[in-house]
Amino acid sequence: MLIGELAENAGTSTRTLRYYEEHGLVRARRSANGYRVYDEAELRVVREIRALLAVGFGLDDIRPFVACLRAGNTSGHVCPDSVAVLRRKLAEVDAYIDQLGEVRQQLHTQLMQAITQREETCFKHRQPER
Amino acid sequence: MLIGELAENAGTSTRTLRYYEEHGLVRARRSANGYRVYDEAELRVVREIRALLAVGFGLDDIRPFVACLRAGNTSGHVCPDSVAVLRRKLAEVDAYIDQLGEVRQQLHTQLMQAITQREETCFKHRQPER
DNA sequence: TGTTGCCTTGACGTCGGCGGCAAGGTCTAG
DNA sequence: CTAGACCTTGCCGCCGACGTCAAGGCAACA
Repeated sequence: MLIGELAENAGTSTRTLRYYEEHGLVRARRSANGYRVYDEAELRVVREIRALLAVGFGLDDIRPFVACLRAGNTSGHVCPDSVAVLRRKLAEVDAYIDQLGEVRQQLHTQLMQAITQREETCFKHRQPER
Repeated sequence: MLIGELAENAGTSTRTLRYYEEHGLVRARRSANGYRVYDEAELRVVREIRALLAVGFGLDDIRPFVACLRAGNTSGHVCPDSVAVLRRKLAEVDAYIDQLGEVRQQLHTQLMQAITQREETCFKHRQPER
């Protein structure tokens, strides 16, 4: 499989695949002419990477998952390092959700105050007219 | 008030204040020697900016709030444009919270599956020993 | 043989909110 | 007079996951 095909199959770009390789996530042999050649297994790897990125992981976090896949596991999640990252990320997400909840509350309050205040101002302006 | 004092009072840096000015958020007169001179009101402006940034607003979103303050309002939130931004941000935050909730669920599921799978594998390996 | 379409490396651009440094002017206290 | 503590403008660096050229090599087909 050449880089263009892999990109197509994985739903991404060739630039992206080279980027992953540059960062040690994806591997390729080279054919005689210097072209990158991928085996089938890399497709799973790339899909794993994409899935994890979509969930908010950084490339560094993803490395253990790829290693886990390469170690022969059906899933990249089952190795200790992967599980550790999963735990950490879950905690991070929980914390972030809480934080966002507070922000939401704050925004809501400010919005209500603003509306209330606007109505009061409007009221004051209307009073003298009557 | 010179830039250093304002920075100190607002709990930020001079670099930051120049940045805000560069982006049309903060205003300053110039003294004879070319130094920026701020009036008291700018302190409120800067604090408003900082507060909104902390909640996740971008500088562009903040502009209407500053304009609202400059228009003589006690709060930067009461003007229509500000309220519109508040509404939009609230909606964005809500959407993001939902999204993060899904991510959380996904992470949780994956974590559970990984742990379960690991236990099964462990079990399989132990069986032949007995 | 020329054109099209793949591939290669290299390197700069993006977004946002600044940090930090350089080179220089200004003001004040000793 | 000079040190040091302000101030000025200008510009590069940062983070992350790529996008987007640029300049060139290789392959295949008419």
